[in-house]
Amino acid sequence: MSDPQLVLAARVQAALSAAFGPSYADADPVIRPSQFADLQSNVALPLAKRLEGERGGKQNPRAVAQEILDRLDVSDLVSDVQVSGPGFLNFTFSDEWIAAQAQRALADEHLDVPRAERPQKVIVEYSSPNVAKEMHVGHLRTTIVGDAIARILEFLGHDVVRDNHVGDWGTPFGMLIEHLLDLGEDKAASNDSSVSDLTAFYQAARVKFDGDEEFAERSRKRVVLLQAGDPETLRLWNVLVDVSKRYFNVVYGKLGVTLTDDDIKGESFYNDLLAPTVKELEDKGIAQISEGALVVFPPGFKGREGEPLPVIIRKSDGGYNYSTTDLATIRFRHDVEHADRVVYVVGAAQALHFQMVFAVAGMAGWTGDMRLEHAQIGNVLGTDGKLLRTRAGGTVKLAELLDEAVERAGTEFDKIERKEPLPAAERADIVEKVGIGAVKYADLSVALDSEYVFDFDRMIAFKGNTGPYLQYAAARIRSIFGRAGVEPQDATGPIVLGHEAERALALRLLGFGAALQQAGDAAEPHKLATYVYSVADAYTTFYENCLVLHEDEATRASRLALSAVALRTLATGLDLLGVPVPERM
RNA sequence: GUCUCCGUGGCGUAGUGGAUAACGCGUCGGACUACGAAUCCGAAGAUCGCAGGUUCGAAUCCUGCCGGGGACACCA
Repeated sequence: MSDPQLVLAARVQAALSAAFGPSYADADPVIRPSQFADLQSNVALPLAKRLEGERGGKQNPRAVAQEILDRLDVSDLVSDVQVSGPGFLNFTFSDEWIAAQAQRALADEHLDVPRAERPQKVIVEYSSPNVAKEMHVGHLRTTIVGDAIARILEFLGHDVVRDNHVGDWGTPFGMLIEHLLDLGEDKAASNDSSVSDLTAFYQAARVKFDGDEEFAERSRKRVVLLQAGDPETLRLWNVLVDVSKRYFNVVYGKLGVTLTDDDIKGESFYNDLLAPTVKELEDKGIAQISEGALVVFPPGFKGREGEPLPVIIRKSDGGYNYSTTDLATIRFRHDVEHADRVVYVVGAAQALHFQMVFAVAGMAGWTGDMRLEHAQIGNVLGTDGKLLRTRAGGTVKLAELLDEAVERAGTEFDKIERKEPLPAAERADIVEKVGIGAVKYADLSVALDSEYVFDFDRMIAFKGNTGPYLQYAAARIRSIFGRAGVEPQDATGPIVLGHEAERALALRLLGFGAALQQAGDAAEPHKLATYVYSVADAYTTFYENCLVLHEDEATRASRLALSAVALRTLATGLDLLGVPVPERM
């Protein structure tokens, strides 16, 4: 283990237990970044308070800090440690220790990031588009944030289940199937635009449903057949689902997302579980009839007029709704999948819905130790501060948005002067990665619950805290290896730290594990994005101050090795965010 | 009305209850005859919405107020 924070935390804890007894072994050592040293421990200040109760009489935090220091064994780690300010312990790591840890990261294919001691089964529910509907900007964030969370947790050694909770069930499918029959189902197989243009297909069905009573009646009957499991209806339903899956995969391909067909567990999957779920709620006496519907009133939720707010689990017409599905899903994840944690990457507007559904699941005893969390995704806004729309006022299709990002990246890319033009194929590859990476990084670098204004110019800028800047930083490191005629994986060091910028870079690189840990625990990818940017920043400072190639053999070997760790940390970090990294730019 | 999220330099944001609030854009001033200037260095710029409270210590926790977004019974 080489993570400075974790190493230090363990040492301070040992000292606490030695100085004050075993009951202090679990105390948080409060290790924090410091402006006066590499890290500081703030534990003495709260501890002094606690000791006052036990010892009786005032305790000076500085004296407590000194007591800890007296029992602290960190001689192999630090070059300096001292009591400072009101009672902080300031630690400065020795260059030798930092270099040794960087060397470990270099030698380890996992960059010496520890895998979880107790791996959890984590279900990450994300993307969740609707069958027979176009994916729009609203799906952008839930898809890429969820994908990043899944990748990060996986890297940390957890058992991650990607769960694409596709909207593939419900009343609209009656009219969609009837419309498909009217058009002729061969249109689906031949990818005719009357079907493959999902927006047009859906709207045409809707128009007929609203205007043609005979069609509407057929549609309603079709829904009944669908839910009863009629084989021919299910076959037609599958035709629609397949068209949509093909379309989802095109978008996922553009987006570089790890979701596959195997990750789809749509609403239809839970269809047979709805009735048993509702029955259990009835049997347990949790559900009751209200205004003709079967509902649960979780305590503490109130509506407009202060009246109790229900979760409707069976509509007055006998049908089920999405609350029922979500409850059945929780029950399944607990009883069958045995998940330790479920992360719902879904829009913030559904916050109340999830709170209530989680509460009902808790009442029914379906959660146990399973941690349910809603990662509330903020809206993507247009420059007018309202939900992003097309100029005509329609929803922005995700695929078109991505195509425009790539096109704009190309325009910017071609403005850059270069000695020799890149081959067309390579240019296309780079531009694709820059455009998509820019959009993804812009999204992943801000807190997932905050809204943001979608602005191509800001995202695709090649300077500042942007995807292209980070891609460029990585490409520039690769370029050094190109000049050296050495592959990054062949750089073996030994790493020796001399210059201040080398030390700062190495220390920064050792923080990868802690950054991932925090991003994973909180399910907040932007914490990783912030870290990755800080690595690029530390590297450019190093790059400006320390020559790599034009130095003596030992310095060159050390700096190449340091560059190799930096490159892999950058590339791995960006990969976990789902941001592609071109070899050259 | 209730609940909820948010309010941090001109703009966009970060910030595990810890010391002098960090970064990017923009502005101003510098740096290419050595590894990619798509870069870097420096400067100016903030009573962290307001007022109380808890705490040795608050941008962070609590209460109230102001301002904004969102949700609030049979669509998902």
